[in-house]
Amino acid sequence: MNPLLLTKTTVHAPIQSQTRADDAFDCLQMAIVKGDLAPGEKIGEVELCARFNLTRGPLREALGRLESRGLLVRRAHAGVKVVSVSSDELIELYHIREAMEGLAARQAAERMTDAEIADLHATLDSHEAMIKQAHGQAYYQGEGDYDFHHRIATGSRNAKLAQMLLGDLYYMVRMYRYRLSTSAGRPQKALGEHRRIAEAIAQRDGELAEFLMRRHINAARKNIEQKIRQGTLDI
Amino acid sequence: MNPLLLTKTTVHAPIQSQTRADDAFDCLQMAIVKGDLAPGEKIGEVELCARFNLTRGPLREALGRLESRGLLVRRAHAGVKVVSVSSDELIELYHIREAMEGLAARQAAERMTDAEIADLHATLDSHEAMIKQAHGQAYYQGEGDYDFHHRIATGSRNAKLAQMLLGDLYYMVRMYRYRLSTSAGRPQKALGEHRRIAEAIAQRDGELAEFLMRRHINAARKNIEQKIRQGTLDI
DNA sequence: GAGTCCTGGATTGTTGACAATATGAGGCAC
DNA sequence: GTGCCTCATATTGTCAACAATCCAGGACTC
Repeated sequence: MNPLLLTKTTVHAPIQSQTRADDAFDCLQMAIVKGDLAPGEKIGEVELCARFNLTRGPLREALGRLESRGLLVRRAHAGVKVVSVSSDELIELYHIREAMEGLAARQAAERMTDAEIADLHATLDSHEAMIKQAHGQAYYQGEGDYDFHHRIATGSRNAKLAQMLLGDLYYMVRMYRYRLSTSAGRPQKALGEHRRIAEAIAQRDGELAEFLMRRHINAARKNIEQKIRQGTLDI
Repeated sequence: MNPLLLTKTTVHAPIQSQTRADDAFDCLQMAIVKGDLAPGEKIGEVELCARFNLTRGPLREALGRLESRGLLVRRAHAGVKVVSVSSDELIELYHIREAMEGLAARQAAERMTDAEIADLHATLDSHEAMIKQAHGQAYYQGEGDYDFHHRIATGSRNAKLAQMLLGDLYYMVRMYRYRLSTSAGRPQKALGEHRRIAEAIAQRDGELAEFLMRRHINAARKNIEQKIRQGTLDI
């Protein structure tokens, strides 16, 4: 359905289209994001090799890439462990998102094609249907949200911006979203905010789109801050 | 014999302080940034091994990291070449900087210690002296500028933000700055803008610091855009 | 003469073994 | 009993050889 996202979770394709280091990178990234490898967990290379059926050469290359992206930390001769982000750092990620996605929304309003905008609206329609079907359950917040932001990022036509958002930030945020219980009512509210952003983009109003996107992410951040204060979310 | 004491102190002293892959990563990154490896240049692994005196294992790990950071592009079995950024993409980098460094300036105003702010002012004093000494030559624009922005980024106390700015964006920008002739008069103007930003930070005025930083980078971007139009800068 | 297929060569991807180092258990002195 | 040093072990860093793949040049066909 959405080929851009999450095609790797299923059984590895028999055809080896890419290199083994790439496979290892994808698998590890997914394992970290989904929580199969817990934050702070120390992992050995040989263990990982057995787990993913590969040898240490490609594995080490993948580990290097993951370290460079900030999902792992390595100490020479002392092993590698999954990065553990404090609640403060999670908040900081949202501050960064606010700045970067605001820019993405503005540029998307200026540059998205009409067809892309139509797709954006269609995406929101399908999200609305899913929310109704699931009675406001977690699905939307878990993946659908990123579907929307994904389209904005690519629609900005700013390759580096999209790379930083899709390749760096989202993975770190999703790492915590996966264990984050959705607050009731938030999905509907978020959908409304998405709708308004999409409208601003459709009207080619970059300033408004930026403003609305910033406010949208600001609201999400405050939602998380509240949960942390309440103790609902501990990291 | 007391091998423990010896190994603890002497083995650490030689140049081999870190792992070879780290060395390769640093060397390659510097070579790309300084232009020793031209953008678009295709480079072979064995050639690089000979150049940096290492074997292909650590080298490949370093290449993976560099690719993940966007300084290289690799195709399976087809070699690796230095990324070549178009002038449009360079402009996009400045848009991203505007958003991210605006945030950094705001957070720095809220979080920098008084000692750090004093250091910031001292840095600007030394920059002013250098400009006078060099009659507005390129030095300031080439490195001193990044010195200032470096301090702001770290002063934000936002680890991920600093990592993205210092680890990703600056290297790509510097890659082109190195071959960018400084326009006369711009260093002094930039210094004045830096002074005002530092003052806003000293007064703990986050909003103003963000506004001034955004305008500062906006001006730098327009300066480059003008050069591109004039044909002074071709990429 | 132009396009296509094929083959040789070179380069990359991968593997398993070897060397260097940090961690943790155990013993010794105090 | 507590703290420090020592040593063994397991883990990581590195290396050189092997296998898989792409690219360039040439011959052949249309």
